[in-house]
Amino acid sequence: MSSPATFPTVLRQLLRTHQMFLSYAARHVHRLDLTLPQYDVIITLGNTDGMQPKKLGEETLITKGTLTGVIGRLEDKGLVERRASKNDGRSQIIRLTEAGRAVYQQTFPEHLAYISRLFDDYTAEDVAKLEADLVRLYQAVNAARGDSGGESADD
Amino acid sequence: MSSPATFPTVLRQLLRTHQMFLSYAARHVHRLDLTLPQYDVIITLGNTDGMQPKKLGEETLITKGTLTGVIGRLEDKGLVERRASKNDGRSQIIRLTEAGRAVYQQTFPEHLAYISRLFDDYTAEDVAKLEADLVRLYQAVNAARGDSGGESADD
DNA sequence: TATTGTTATACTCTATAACTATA
DNA sequence: TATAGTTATAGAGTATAACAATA
Repeated sequence: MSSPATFPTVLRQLLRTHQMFLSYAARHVHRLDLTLPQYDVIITLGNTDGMQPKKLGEETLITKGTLTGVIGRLEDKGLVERRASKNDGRSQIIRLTEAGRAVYQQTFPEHLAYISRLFDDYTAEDVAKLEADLVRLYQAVNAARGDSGGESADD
Repeated sequence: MSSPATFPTVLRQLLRTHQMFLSYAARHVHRLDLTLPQYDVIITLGNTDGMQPKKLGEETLITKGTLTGVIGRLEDKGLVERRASKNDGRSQIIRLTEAGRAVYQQTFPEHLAYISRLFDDYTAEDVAKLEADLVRLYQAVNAARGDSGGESADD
């Protein structure tokens, strides 16, 4: 990278865009009486036959202790269920219940429509490009995480 | 927009990238014994002579009730101070203390360096483009917020 | 009457670590 | 010993609404 002096702008912009987007997305999700992490779990499970909490945590970036609580609240709402894994006695499978699947199927299109309004002025190409940029950034962040982990540059 | 079927991917990617980035950024900030919202307030105040809580809330997207708490915790840490506004008896000015400014000046470059590692493989042009894309998205979200506010597409 | 900021409430998330049970 | 998940704890953010003081 050439001009570090420009970083404040990119960084601020990144943060602001994140926040703005999250607060926008949260508005829709809250109407469903769900929190963002809860809805995240639901849409992550949406197209699957269930998965282990471990994988669910990796996908949603929710740490295990927290995830137990999130899953519990969704269980209380009757939207997901825990089933013991047959192969591994320590393990479980979390999956949507009928009700959970119904919520997913009924609200996800709405949610997408709600989000898609943001892209009204985008061409399909714009969207594809944005996605590619996001994937790139995602991979960069992921690499940086694993990488030097978190040891700072100079301490 | 042409193909809504592609939205799940963009959307998921957007969320994942946000989360990944935030968790990456949080790692650095937590070393300062600050939370992300707290640090956000500090860098927002960093280059200014202070501002009203109202404006601070608009910049950081923290709602007023929450902001009172965040500012209070920063005040407890001696990093910001409240001063009564001279023009408006209802109003205040929040500004960094000496200590707060020191934290800002000492850590922000580090923070930028930490973030900038993500862009090691980016050219200056890539970064500029990414920023432009983020600005565009930011504006799109901002417009959508004010716009239809939050009334759903079909209820 | 509207606005700025505080307070209060109840809930959720987060990080961390200790713990149980299986492997 | 290592792994999957739970539990416990303490702190912080969130939404919401009621409230005081000022405009």
